[in-house]
Amino acid sequence: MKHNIDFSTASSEAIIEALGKRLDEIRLSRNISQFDLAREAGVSRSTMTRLSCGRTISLDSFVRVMQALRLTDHLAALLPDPAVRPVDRVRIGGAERRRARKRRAEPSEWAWGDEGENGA
Amino acid sequence: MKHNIDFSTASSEAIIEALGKRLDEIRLSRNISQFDLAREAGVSRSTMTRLSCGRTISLDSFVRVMQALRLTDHLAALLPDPAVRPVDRVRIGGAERRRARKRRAEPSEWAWGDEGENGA
DNA sequence: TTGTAAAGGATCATAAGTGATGCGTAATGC
DNA sequence: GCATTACGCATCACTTATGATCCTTTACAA
Repeated sequence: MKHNIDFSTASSEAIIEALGKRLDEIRLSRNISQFDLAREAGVSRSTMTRLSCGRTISLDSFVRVMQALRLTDHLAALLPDPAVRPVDRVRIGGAERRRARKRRAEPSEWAWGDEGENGA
Repeated sequence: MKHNIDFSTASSEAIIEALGKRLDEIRLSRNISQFDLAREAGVSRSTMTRLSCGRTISLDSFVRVMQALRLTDHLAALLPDPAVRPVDRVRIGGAERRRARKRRAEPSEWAWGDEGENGA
């Protein structure tokens, strides 16, 4: 309950660091060493350390660690089913969309809020 | 709504594929092209395609896409605070643990089979 | 049906993550 | 205090992801 950053505004680096710390807290609360957790997850201790330290790793390694910590159910909860957001499903025709279609007029049409950013 | 795999037993590859598909569904439900989403996320379209196709990408790229889709709050919900699991916090002395300590005897001690370590 | 562009796939040079190893430090148990 | 060892850090060879660019297919709106 110390490093509770604001995930809504934090940078990807900050988020990854927060995720790493949280995972580390969980690991420690269960008194599992990086070595053992790494072995269970199928990654190296180096990768475990990198995750703990907030450095980015591959999504695959991340998922493996989540699995090793028995947190896969949380991974499932990570992504909401589009169906539960009716407002997003308003399809022009109502059919299942397989491709996005845009009247390449103005990029700001589908309003991402307001940021016209590009590379940060 | 169709590919609802069991995150508890699925392989990391299957999980990543599921995550990719789900993210793609969300993207399409909002009628956003891979190109535009990639641009917003700060990654290349190649990476976006790989994610959609279920191939692994870096955790950093993944988080960026989540941010672009305004799903960071779900990322926060991804990791439970250890404090909410009292059973996991039973520290030998009660202090804050900074390192795991194990009587490197048998790895099966802390039971990953069914984690009945602390007798709940 | 037709025009358009969204998306998949392949390639390639570059960037980045991975695992193994060694080492110094410090947390923790005794 | 003392022994143990978890952990952070650095390096290095290897593997993999990334981004740019190409081409091809096809969803979809007009």
